[in-house]
Amino acid sequence: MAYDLFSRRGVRDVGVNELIERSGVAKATFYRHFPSKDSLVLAFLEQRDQLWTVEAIVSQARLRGTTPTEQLLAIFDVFGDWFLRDDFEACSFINVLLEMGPAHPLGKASIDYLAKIRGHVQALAEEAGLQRTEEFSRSWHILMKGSIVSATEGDTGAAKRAQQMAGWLIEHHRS
Amino acid sequence: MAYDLFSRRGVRDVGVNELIERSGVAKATFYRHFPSKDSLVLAFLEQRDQLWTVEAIVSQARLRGTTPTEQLLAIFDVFGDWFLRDDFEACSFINVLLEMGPAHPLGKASIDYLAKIRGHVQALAEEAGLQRTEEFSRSWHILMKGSIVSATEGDTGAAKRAQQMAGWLIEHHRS
DNA sequence: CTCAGGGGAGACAGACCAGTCTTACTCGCT
DNA sequence: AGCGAGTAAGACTGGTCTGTCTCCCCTGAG
Repeated sequence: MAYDLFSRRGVRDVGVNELIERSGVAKATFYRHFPSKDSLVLAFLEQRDQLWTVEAIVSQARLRGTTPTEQLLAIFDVFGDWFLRDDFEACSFINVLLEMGPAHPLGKASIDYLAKIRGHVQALAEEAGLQRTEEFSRSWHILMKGSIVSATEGDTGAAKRAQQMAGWLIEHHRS
Repeated sequence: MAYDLFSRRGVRDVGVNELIERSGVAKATFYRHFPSKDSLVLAFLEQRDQLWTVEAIVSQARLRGTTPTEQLLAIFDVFGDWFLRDDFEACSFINVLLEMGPAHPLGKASIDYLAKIRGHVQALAEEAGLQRTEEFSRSWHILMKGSIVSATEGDTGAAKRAQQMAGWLIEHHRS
């Protein structure tokens, strides 16, 4: 409910009035569960981490590949399918970070969740036996975020392009 | 005036009241020059294209390199210096695109200006004699945008990492 | 000097926002 | 039956926003 509204239209564009009206809950009830709108957004980001990062991206990528290297590259196969969806909504963590700024509590939380994404990538890189996995995951993340922005611009082939560069990056971190 | 406020704090966060107060102009005068706030934002984006894309990035990169290939890679040297500035404000085109969405007129305008950036990259790629420059510029742009988001997260080394992948990309488009 | 027009200052309209509070009702427990 | 907790509905507060309108002054042309 709130998850769909926030992920599709952005946390700043959806107000508390609309949320409670659509969910059929009273305003006082909402504020009994969440002390402020920001705390609901924090809960949304947490849910986003679970539903999107973990279940939609990482788990899917692990299913699509057999070796860790294949699983890493499969991230961009999942991205390719995701970019083609008509309800493609970009990355909520990037959106919130750029909307609120890195100094805002919600921006800081988004930075933390983005770091968690890098953690998943780094774990796969370790499994693949790559070198300097911290550096690797940061470079890899550049490709992920860049391709997402490109997809928002309308470039549906961004995933393939990022995947190609990702292949070179893996090669470079093998030795 | 409006340029600094919009680029540092985002077009949504700066209201018309604040703009006219800071510039000392009357509200009626402002609305005689611009029929709406959005039209002022459009003028800001146009100015951003000139001051940032052309003068701060492309011209600087051309100055720093002697060959077209060096000039391409110098883009990320310029980025590296830019990321370290304390008034680093990310890319207004990406910000507006993600804030307003690709369907909004301001989002569409941002997409156009981002395409202009790819045009500059493609021109340099042509001068460098690279192959398939359209594809090249799209991949290159992924690195630019991804590194900007990473810098917003606080990764000041994002430019170096993007530059390394950019080198592989040039190599791949030589033949 | 006269007068028209532009601009500064700011009130105002109408719509939103987050968050508080009141009222009325329902349900479960004793 | 009676009572208390929880909730829906929504009024309300105080603030924000974009955009319009009024008032008044100042300046420059004839």
